[in-house]
Amino acid sequence: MATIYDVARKAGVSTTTVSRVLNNHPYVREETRIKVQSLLKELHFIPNSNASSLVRKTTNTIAVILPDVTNHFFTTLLRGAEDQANEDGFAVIFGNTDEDIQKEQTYIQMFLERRIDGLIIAPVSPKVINLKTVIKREIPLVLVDREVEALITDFVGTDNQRNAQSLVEYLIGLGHKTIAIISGSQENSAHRQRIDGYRAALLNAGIPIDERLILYGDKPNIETGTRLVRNLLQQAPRPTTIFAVNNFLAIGGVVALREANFNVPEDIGIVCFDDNDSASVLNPFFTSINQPAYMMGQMAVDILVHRMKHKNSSPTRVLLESNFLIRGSVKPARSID
Amino acid sequence: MATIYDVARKAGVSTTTVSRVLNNHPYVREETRIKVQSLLKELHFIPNSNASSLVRKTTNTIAVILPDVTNHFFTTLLRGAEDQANEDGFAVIFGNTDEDIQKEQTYIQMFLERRIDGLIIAPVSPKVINLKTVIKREIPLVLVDREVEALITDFVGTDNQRNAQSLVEYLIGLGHKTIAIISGSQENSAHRQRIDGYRAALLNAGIPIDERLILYGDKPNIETGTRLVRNLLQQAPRPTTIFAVNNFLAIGGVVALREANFNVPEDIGIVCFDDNDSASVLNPFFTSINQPAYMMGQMAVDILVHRMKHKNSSPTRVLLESNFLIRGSVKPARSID
DNA sequence: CTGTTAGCGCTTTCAA
DNA sequence: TTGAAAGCGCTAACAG
Repeated sequence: MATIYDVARKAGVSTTTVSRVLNNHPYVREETRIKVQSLLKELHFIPNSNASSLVRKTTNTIAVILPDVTNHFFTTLLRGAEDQANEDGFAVIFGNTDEDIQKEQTYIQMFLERRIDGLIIAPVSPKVINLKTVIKREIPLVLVDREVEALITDFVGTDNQRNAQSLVEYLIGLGHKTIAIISGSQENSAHRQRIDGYRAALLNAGIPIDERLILYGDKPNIETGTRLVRNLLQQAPRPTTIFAVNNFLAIGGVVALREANFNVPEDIGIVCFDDNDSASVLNPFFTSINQPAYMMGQMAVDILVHRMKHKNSSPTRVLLESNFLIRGSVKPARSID
Repeated sequence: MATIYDVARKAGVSTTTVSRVLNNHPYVREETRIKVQSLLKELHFIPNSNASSLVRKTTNTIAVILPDVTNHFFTTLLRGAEDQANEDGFAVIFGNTDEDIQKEQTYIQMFLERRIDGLIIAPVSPKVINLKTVIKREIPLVLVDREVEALITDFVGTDNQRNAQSLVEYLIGLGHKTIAIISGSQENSAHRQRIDGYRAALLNAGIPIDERLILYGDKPNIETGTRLVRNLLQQAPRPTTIFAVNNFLAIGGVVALREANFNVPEDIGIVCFDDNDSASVLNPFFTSINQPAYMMGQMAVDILVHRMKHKNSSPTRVLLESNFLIRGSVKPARSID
C-alpha cells in the first residue's frame, strides 16, 4: 500500500507537496500538481484517514445511537441522518441499544475511542449519566425523539404532548370515554409527554382519570404491547379504545385483542404514534400521529454540523410538525357506551 | 484530553507500561497495574483508536453497503450484522446505494480510506468493477443477497432459483397458467435467478413462456412496481397472477391493481419474495418466499471474521433456507381460466 | 517485569 | 512554491 512518502519519492518532491495536492492546497505549481496526481493514480494511492485524523483531530464521523433500527420509525430516521451526513461529507457509524443502558454505555465508549465528531442519540434514559463523558468532552451532541432531564442541549423531536392531546380529543369527540393508554418504560420522555397529553385531554373534557387505564411496560416492543393489553382485558373497567404510545405497542395490542376475540375497531379501537412501514400504503390501518422521521434524521445532522462550527451558539430545540392520520383502527363509540 | 503519556508521567512509568495495562498484557506487576489503572480513571483517559489503528493496521470496523435500509429485508439484515459485529468487537459503518453505482463507488472509496477491516455488500451490479480495489487490496469481502460475475468470493444468500421455482410451481398447482413476473434491473443477480426459477417451473409444466409477461424495471421499489403493473394491465395477455421478485415491487403492484379496480386475490393474485415488516403479524397478506434476513446479516459477519483470520482458506458460498409462507394474496385460478 | 527507541502515515508550522 | 522537521497518540521489538 502506497503512502504519500512513496509518491513523494517517485515524484521527486516532498511529502508536504503531496499532501498539498491531496488537499487541493492552492500553492502548488500546476506542473507539480499534474506530476503528483499521475503518480497518485499510478500507485493506486488511497489516503489513510486514520493518519490524518490523528493529526487533524477530526474524523468526519457521526455516530447515531438508536433503540432499534428494526422499528420503521427509527429506520427512517437513520436513513434521513445517513443521507444528510453523506451530503455533508460525514460517515455514519451506528448502534442499537434495545433500550438497554449498558449497551448504550458500551457504544458511547466505543465511539468516543474512535473520536467521533458528533453524536446523535435517542437516549435510553432521561438521566444524564451515560452522556456525562460526551458532554464533558464537549462533543457535539443532538438528542432525537427523547430529552434528558436538566440537560440543555440541541434537540429535535415533535410536540408529543400537544399531539397526544389532539389524538385523545379526537377520540373523545367520537364519544369514547373509557380510553386506556399503554406505554413503554416511564423513563422515556417522549412516552411520558404523550401520557401527559392524554391526561390533559381527559381533564379538559371533564372525564375522570382512572389510573388503572394507564399501563407501563418496559421495552416498547410488540411483546410488551401484547402483554399489556392482555392485562388490560383482565381487569375492569374495559376501555372502548386503546392509545398505544408507539407503533410496536399498537401491533402487539392488536395481537392481544384478536386472541381475545375482540374486533378492531368494532369492539375496541386502537390508535398510536408512528407508522409501521411502506406496506401501510396497502393497509392504512392505524389512526395515528405520524412523526416526520426522515426529516428528524436530516435535521439532527444539520444541527449537529452547525454545532460543530459554532461550539458556543445557544442550543436549539426543534419541534417538527406531525401528521394526524385518520384511518380505520377506531370508530365512533357505540351509543350504549 | 489525557494521553497515555500523561498517565505514564503521573504514574512514574513508561508509556509502554501504560499501553500494556490498557491491553491486558500479562507482564505487568499487579502493583503497577493497580496504580496505572487508578490514574487512567482519575484522568478520564479514553484511548484513541485512530492512533492504535495507525500502528496496528487494523480498525475493528466493518462496513456494510446495502441498497436501502428502508426496505425491511435490508433493515433486518443490517440489524443481524450489527448485532454479530458488536459481539465480535467490531463497529459497523454503513451506506445506502439506492442501486446507484456512483454512490456505491463513493462509499467504497470512503470506507477504504478509513481502512475498514472488512466489507459486506449487496452489490449494485454483477460487474466486478466497483469492487476491484477492494479485491486488489485483499480486504475481506462478503457478498450478500447478490453475486458478481466471475468473482469467486465469500457469499451468503439463498437459493433464489429453486425457491422461485417452488413458488411458481405452487401457482401452477393452483391452476394458474398466465403468470407474469415483475423485476428490478436485469443487473440484479438475485432477481435474475428468480426469473430463471420462474422459467424453469413453466418449462417443466409445459406452459409456454410468453416474454411479454416478463417485465423489467430499474430500481426495485414501490414506484417501479406500480409502473410495471400498470404497463402489464394495458397489454395482452392478462395474467391471473403476478410474481413480484421483491416485497417493494409487490406493494407497488397492488397499488396499480387497486387503482385499476382489480381485487387481490379474487381478480388477480400476487406473490413475492420477502416480507414487509413487523406489522405483517397483523395482516399476513403476501404469499411469499421469506428469506432469513437477520441470519444472513449475522452469517455475513461470521464469515467475514473467519476470513480475516484465514486469509487463504477457500471461499464459502452459503445458501440459507427460506420460508414459504402461504397467505392470502393468491387463490386457486377460476375454472374458466 | 519494565523502559528505550523507532516508527505507523499524515499535516503543519516555519523558513527558504 | 517548496521542503525540513516535528509531532499527532499509540504499539512493538529489543534489551535489560
